[in-house]
Amino acid sequence: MASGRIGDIEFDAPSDAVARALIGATLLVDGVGGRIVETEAYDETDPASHTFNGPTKRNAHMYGPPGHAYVYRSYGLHWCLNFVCREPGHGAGVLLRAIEPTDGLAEMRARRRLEDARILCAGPGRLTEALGITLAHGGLRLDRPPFFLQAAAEPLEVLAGPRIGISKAVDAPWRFGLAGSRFLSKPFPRGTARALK
DNA sequence: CTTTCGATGATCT
DNA sequence: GATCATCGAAAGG
Repeated sequence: MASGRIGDIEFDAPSDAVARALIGATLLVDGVGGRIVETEAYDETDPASHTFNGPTKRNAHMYGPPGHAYVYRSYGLHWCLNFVCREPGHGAGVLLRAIEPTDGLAEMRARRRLEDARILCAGPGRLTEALGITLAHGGLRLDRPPFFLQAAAEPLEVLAGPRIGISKAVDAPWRFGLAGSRFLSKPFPRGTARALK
């Protein structure tokens, strides 16, 4: 079984295509989550990627089968969740940066000790806290519990622009977001983003 | 609205 | 020893 298709999204593909395809998809972890509204693509050709210098202990899951999770600790404090893709060279993935909370609001508010739904999952560290993601989720497949993933029911307008929080390859337009969403980690400033059909 | 800074620890050189 | 795919609070315009 070589298909990397999960929830109607093809993960056996370049990370920028996957990052784009994930916008609007529903992601739940143990029934808690919502609609993905912001992602970023990373791969081995990319100086900002954890995989730029090849396999290491930390990034091992990025070299495993597509459609699985890669979780890492950020700044010693936060967890960040990636979806593993596959492209020539391997070591590619999509960082989940923001979700529009729809399911399990009470659970997410309790975990985040925060009422405001608008920023409950607006950031890579925030969304993992809200969904209860930790290193223990690293390497798990996305097509079975605790994960649930389903593509958007209809085409949506997506923006592409420069990524956030990196110091290398800062101009590559590998950040994707749902146009008009109020749940992004940051806006896509006019002039820096391109609308995709 | 903006910028700055501390927290905190794994990872890699 | 430096660098982080970050967050939140605080301070300044």
